[in-house]
Amino acid sequence: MDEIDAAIVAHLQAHARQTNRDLAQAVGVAPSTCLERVRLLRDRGIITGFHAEVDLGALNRGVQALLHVQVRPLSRTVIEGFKAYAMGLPEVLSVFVVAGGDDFLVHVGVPGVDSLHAFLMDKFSGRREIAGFRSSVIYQHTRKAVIEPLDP
Amino acid sequence: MDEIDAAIVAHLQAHARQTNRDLAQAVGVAPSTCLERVRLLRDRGIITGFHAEVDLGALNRGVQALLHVQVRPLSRTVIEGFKAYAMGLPEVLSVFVVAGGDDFLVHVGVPGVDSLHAFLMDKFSGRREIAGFRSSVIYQHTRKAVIEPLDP
DNA sequence: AATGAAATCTAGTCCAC
DNA sequence: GTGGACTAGATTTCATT
Repeated sequence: MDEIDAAIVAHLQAHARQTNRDLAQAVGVAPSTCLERVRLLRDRGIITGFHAEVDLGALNRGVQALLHVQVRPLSRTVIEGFKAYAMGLPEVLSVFVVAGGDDFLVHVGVPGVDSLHAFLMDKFSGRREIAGFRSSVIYQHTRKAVIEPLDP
Repeated sequence: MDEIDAAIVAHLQAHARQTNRDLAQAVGVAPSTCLERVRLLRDRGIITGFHAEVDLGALNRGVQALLHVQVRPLSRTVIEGFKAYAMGLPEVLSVFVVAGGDDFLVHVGVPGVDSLHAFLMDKFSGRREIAGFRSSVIYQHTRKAVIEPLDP
């Protein structure tokens, strides 16, 4: 992974639909070389996919929250089970399994605060493995478009 | 946003580089119609962009953590200032501004636990607006590839 | 608004360097 | 590993329904 690969990766993170020609010109190689490098980056698992980003409000998910969840007992079965359960819920955007005070952080997107409350009551309360949870409404979420490699 | 648009949005979230022909066939319209709908979805701000997804390990970011940060005083200046500062740090992947016990959750990706410690010491300790912070190492992070619209 | 055909441009392969 | 030519196929425009 030299600096040309790094430049390709950076460009594709920002604009995945850039034509191969433009990409090649932007990073300073011939189109055929660029095409081959992109193919290798995919084969090597460095680029894992290309995805459209969607406005959450347009999907009727104007309210986001992070749910801090503690489960018990802390066994592999319970942890994997809860993770699979959470990922299966349509409201859930992503699931973090974390160390520290909480066991999970569940990122959800829902139509409104009322739906958030309903979601917690209907989908979380009453599950025996959940020892406790706490919800934090998200005022803003800013994700970096381009993630660059770090120096070792 | 009818069901054809919803299907287009779902397909492009999963495979942003699908050819327009295949996409059109998958959602059951003519290629020209499909192209026009995709253009409109972009113009209306429903699709906000196309991005390549990259393996964090390949970018020398094998260790991720969530940093729970409290800042004081809770003024607009301090909050916007800290957010801008955090987003400017190369280790940071995304920043959540949240309600509840913490003010920020900062998602970072670093080469190792040692770099995480160094990051906290060098970039967080000593900043006067930071009233306290706590870090949670991320064991797993699973994001949903396709986010579907929710019913109202 | 959706379609089908035609013109333009691109991807992907091959070969020479 | 790189760059240029070639072919098949895709994108995109436009007249038509």
